Parts: sequence; structure tokens; C-alpha cells
Amino acid sequence: MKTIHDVAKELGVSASTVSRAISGKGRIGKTTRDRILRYIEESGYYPNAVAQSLAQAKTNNIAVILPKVHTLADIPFFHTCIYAIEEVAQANDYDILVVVTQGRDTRPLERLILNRKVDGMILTSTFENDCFVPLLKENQIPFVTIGAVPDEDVVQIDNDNAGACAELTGVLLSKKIKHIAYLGGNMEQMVNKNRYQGFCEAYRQCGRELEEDIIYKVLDSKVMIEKALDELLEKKADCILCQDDFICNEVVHMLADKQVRIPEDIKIASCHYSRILENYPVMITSLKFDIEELAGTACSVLFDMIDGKEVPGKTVLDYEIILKESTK
Amino acid sequence: MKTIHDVAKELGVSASTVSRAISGKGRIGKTTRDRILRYIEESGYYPNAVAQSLAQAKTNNIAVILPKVHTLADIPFFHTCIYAIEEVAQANDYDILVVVTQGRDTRPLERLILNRKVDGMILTSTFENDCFVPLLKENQIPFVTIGAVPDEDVVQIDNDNAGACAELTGVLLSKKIKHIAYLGGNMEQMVNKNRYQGFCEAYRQCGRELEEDIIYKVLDSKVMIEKALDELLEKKADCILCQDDFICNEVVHMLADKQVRIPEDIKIASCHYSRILENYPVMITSLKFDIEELAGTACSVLFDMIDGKEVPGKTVLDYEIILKESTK
DNA sequence: TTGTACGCGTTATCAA
DNA sequence: TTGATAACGCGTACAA
Repeated sequence: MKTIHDVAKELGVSASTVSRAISGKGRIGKTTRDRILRYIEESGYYPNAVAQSLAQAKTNNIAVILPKVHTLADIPFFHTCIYAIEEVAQANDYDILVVVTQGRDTRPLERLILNRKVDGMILTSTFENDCFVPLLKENQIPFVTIGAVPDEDVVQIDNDNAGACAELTGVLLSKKIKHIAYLGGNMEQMVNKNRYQGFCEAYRQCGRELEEDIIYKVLDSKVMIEKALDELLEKKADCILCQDDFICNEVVHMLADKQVRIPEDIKIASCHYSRILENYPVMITSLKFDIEELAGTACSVLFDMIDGKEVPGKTVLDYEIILKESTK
Repeated sequence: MKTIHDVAKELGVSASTVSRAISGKGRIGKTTRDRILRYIEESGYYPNAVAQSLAQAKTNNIAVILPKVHTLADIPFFHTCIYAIEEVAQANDYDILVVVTQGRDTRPLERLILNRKVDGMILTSTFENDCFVPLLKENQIPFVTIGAVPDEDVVQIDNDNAGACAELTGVLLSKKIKHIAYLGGNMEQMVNKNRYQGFCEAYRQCGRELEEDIIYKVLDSKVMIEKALDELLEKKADCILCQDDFICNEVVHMLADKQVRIPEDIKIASCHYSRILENYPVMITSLKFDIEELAGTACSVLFDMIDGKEVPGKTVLDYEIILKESTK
């Protein structure tokens, strides 16, 4: 492989002149610069990224931190995050390094921090009591989160989950619906917590009392979902608001098994639209977020941070409410 | 950040001694080595990966090349690839760099090659006339493919798609099934080509003629699938073999719309089991491949290549035939 | 405007 | 067994 010295020698100039011609930094004569640039083009010289990284203490890599997920309902979100981030990164001459973390195991992240192979990181999942955030702060790693965190001085990009859920709930309440059951799980995840807050907020705004007996907040298995479902059907709920598509998916199938019709017997809405919802005979009312924009924005903001620019502490993105037959 | 020289100075030894203590390479006294190792442990020194990369011409990174996919049927496969590769990489002290390519656009790959940020690559998708393979060969990049390629001297890890499809077809033929319709799309993808070959092979082995009029090989849109479906129903096919889950998914929904019952009116089988198949009222007969093993093996083999070890030209992994009610 | 010399942090070669 | 020194390839003050 050809080095900058080879080019310099072949052109009868010094290596630093070649370096300047490439980077555009520092003064350099127009003639020589053009000559060097042309020669580089022809000879196929390309700077060694690793050597650049060492000299400039900048890798042009960022890390995308993913949680370990396996359910069909969760996969598309992170898939879209990866693809959207990769696209923005590519456009900015960055590469992305993907790291998977499991639960509260911080070791993969610690290793990544020690290795210093990246200039910044994107957390694609956030928890109320997040163990990754303090680690990154301590080590002064530039990072952004996709999703909210309680910590105010963390740069976060989020959809307005609370607002969206409040509006959706409000719409449901404004219909002739009497009893909305809420089916949620894993309240440590910020997204879920915010959605539930929005749900409560809508009740407050309408001056209605929450019906605690048909609110389920810790459903983390199919068995629990089914139990909750049986109960709320018993209690004559006339609508089910599902916190995410995993729950929604289960509910739709269980209702089909039980011969309960949507929306004739009970209405259904989900707080997240993923493609999995396209697979039902009945279209589901849901909240739709632009994940590409979410992740792409997160990436752009991170690059600004790395460049030392001023960035907003929190970027809140919009949502859409998709009304379909499931709540007709 | 502390460097190896800092450690050396603080310990009153030379940098090279410290380096030897860490790497284990070269001779070093037991006493000094232990002393250095202990001190490193306490003081929290950690070698700079970028500097190591430069000195050793080894990045300890590999790239995972992904095609741009968006359908719910395709996403889980690549998701599992990423996660499985990341796990094996992590265990071998490697990091993975994810790059997305679109169609036959080789620029992302060219950029990656020029940058030399990785020691090797994994192609997660293969085509009959692949434009990435020759590029990597020319540039002498160590790489493996997940999926087959015609080029014999490419190291490839694949499931026995042809064999699996042949066996599945054989099973179907051995039942009282008379007319199997074949629904396929995008024959440039090696996996699809091999499945079709398996399908044909099964007919040959049974001494039966292919029924060309109910074989569809270029279905790349919902409209085309629906047209094919109408035709084959007209022609009294009694079973449909779907080349992948995207097609299977469409077929299942279209049949439901048309009030055609599975398996009473027509039987269905798919050449790929993904979680999307779990979402139907009727379970689908299908081929099941262990994607984690597939991708994990690909990664291990690549590491062996990078280490200069001898590796098998082609690794063929097994499959399972899952017989369900859809072909009862 | 250009060239020289040194630093980035590590490994490897060669003496001692 | 250990230490000095030279790579690895590039960027950049500083000098010319």
C-alpha cells in the first residue's frame, strides 16, 4: 500500500505538502495542490484511516448500542434505527460499530469505552434507572439517547410519547367509549413510562377518574397478558389500549381464539405502529412515529456534539394518530 | 489518558518491557511481569486500540455487509445475523462495523475497502451474479459469505437450501398431493435459486414431470402474487410451495380474503421459517434453519481465515422440516 | 509557500 | 532478561 511519503517522493515534494493538499488545511500553492490532487487521483493513493485516527485522536466511528431483543414486535424498531443511523453516518464519512448489551450488563460498554475505537455513541433504548448513562457520563463519552432519560443534562432525541398517548386516549374517551383497559409491561423502560403518563394525563384533562381495576402495568409474559385479558373482558371493558405491539399482537390473537370480535365486541388501539400490525384482518388504531427521522436526527445531533457545536438538550419529534376500524 | 510510557516510567522499566508483559510475546522475567501486570490492574492502564492497530496492521474489526431490506419477512433474518455475529465477535475481542449496501451500488464497500478499518468482511446476502464478491477478491480482503455463491474459491457458509427444499417437496409429493404450485421471486438471489433447484430435483427423483403452468419464478410484487394465486387456484393446484415468508405471508392473507381455507381447500408450505409464521391461525409447514448457528459459524470461520488458518471452502449446515397442519 | 522535525501510542528488532 | 531505537502512516508546529 502506498503511503503519503511515496506520493511525496514521486512528486518531489515533502509529505507535509501532500498532507496539506489533501486536508485543505494550512497554506499551499494552487499549482502544487492541483498537481498533487491530480496525481493522487490517478495513482490511487488513499490515506490510511487508522494512522489518521492516531494522529488526530479521532476515529470517525460511532457506536450504536442495542439491547438484546428477539420478539417480532421489537425487531423492526432497532432494525430501522441501525439502517437510518448507518445512512446518516455514511453521508458524514463515519462508520458505525454495533454493540449489543444484555439487561444491566455493562461489560460490553466498558470494553468499548476502554478501546476508544469510537468518537461517540447512540443509546437506542433507555431505562428509568439506566446503568449505561452514568458510565458514559463518567467517561466523558459524547453520546445521545434515542428515547428519554430523567437526567436533564443528557442529550436526548425522543418522540412525544406522553403527548401522543394522551391525545390518543383523549380521542378514545371522546367517543362513546366508557371503560378503557390499559395493558402495559416493563415500566422501567422510559418509553412505556411516558406512554402511561400520557394515558393518565388524558384522564386528568377530561376530569375523569382512572379505572385502576382494568389497568395492568407489569405484563411481561403471554400468560399474564391472557390473565389480564380474561379479567378485563369479565369487567366489561369496551376498549383496550395496548402499550406496544408485542402486547397488541398477543391480544389480537387471543381475542381471535376467544371469538371476541374487533371492534364489534371490543375496541383495540396500540401505542406503536409497526409493520406487524399490517398482518391482521382488521386494521388497528395506533400511534405512528417516524423511526428513521428519530434515529437519523439522533445521529446528526451526535455529530454536532462531536464537532463541539451547541446542541439542544432535548429534541422532541412529532407523531401521527392513525385511526382505523379497530376503534370504529 | 495514561500511555505505556507512563506506566514504564512509573515502574522504572522500559516501554518495551511493559509491552511484553501485556502481550506475553518475547521473553520476560516472571517477577517483573507480575509486577507490571499488577500495577496495570491497579492503575487502570489500558492499551490504545488505534495505536495497536497501526503498529500491528490489524484492526480487530470486521464488517458485516447488509442489503437494504424493509419487509417484515426479511428483517428478522438480518437482525439475527447481526446479533449472532456480534456475540461471536465480542467473545473474540473483535468489534463489528455494519455497512448497508443498496442493490448493485458498490460504493459503500469501496469506501470501506479503501479505509482499511476492518480485517475482514461477512456478506450476509449473495447473488448469482454478485458484484461485491469480485471487488473483495481483487482487493484481497478476507471474507466469507452467508449463503452460496457460484465462485468455488469463495469461503461460504450456507444451509443446505437445495437439499432441504428437495426433501420438503418429496414429502409433499409422497402425500396424496397431485399438483404443487411453486411461488418464487427474485431468482438472482442464490438462496432462491437453490431452493428452486431442490424443488426440481425432488420431481426428478420421483420420476415426475414439472408442471410448468403452475410454477411462478419472478413474483416481485403483491399484484403479481395475487395474479399467480388466482391462476393456480383456477388450475386446481392442491398445494402451494412458497419460496420465502414474504410470499407465504401474502398468500396466507390473500387466501383468507378469498375465503379459501387452509388446509381444507389448499395446502401451504414455506421454504423458510421466520417468526412471522407464528402469527397465523393455522401453523405453516416449513423449512427451519438455525440462523444463529449460520451467522456465528460464518464469523468463526472468518476469524480463522484472518488468523491464517486453513478453512473449509464451503460449510453446509443442516435444516429441519417442520410439518404442521397447513399440509395435513 | 514549502520543508523539517516531532508527536500520536504501540510493537518489533536488535544490542547489551 | 531488558532497554534503546526504529518503524507504523499521518498531522502539524515551527522554521526556512
